[in-house]
Amino acid sequence: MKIATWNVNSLKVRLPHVLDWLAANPVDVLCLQETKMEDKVFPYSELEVAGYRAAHNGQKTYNGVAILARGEMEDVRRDIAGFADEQKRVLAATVDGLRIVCAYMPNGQAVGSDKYDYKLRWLEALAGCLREELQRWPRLALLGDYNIAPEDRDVHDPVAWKDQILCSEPERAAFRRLVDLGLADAFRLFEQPPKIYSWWDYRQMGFRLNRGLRIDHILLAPPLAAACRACTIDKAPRKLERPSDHAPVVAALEIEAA
DNA sequence: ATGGCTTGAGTGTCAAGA
Repeated sequence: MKIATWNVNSLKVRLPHVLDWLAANPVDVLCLQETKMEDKVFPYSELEVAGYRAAHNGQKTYNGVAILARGEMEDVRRDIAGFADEQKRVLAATVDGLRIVCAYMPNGQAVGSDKYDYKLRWLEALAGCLREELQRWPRLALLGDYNIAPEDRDVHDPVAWKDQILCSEPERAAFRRLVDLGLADAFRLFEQPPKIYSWWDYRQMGFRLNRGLRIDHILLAPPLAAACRACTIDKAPRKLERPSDHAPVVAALEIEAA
């Protein structure tokens, strides 16, 4: 089976891209971030026509996460247990025996800002919540927009980005704490070409010049990491008219969908 | 250059993203 994640930067604008992408890439699970809509206007019926059930944890204007799946979804949970947060950034569901956790991690704005503090607190709370989820569901995958480039090789210009937001050492340490829960970065399980990114700035021809960052990730618990056969980033949708600034990340698992 | 695009809000222009 295949599982994927994509920050769509407004599902209202990007729904045609999502439907086209699913038609060409019929993954079993697709996690979306930045839907930027309330649950009552979520396009359930359009996705159902495409063969996908959906769960959504949305809000107006900002944030919003969804899980699309061909199979049935059970034990749907919203947000981070025990962490008071008005921002809709987390959604989890069990699909085909896999625990899928979809996360839109805070951007942080600038190192040292209030939003940066929120980002670090949020990441700590997520790690605590995941520790418990992993005990109940060992077959867990954490997919989403992490807003963290884990290493310098995930950054087009590591010197310019050094200690900047998305690349600072406390953020990278928070990423490693997620890995230390036993999760593996699916992309790094394999030999990869250099200069592969998942996000490019809209400005200054960022995409054409491949000035990007790899900030969207799929982390896999041990049973899933052992079953992972490939992890790729699909740049094709980034080349379309009015694209999202993020590209989808896909992991192929040697597990039959139930 | 605290900018450069894009989106959503809402109708002039700003917040937020990364």
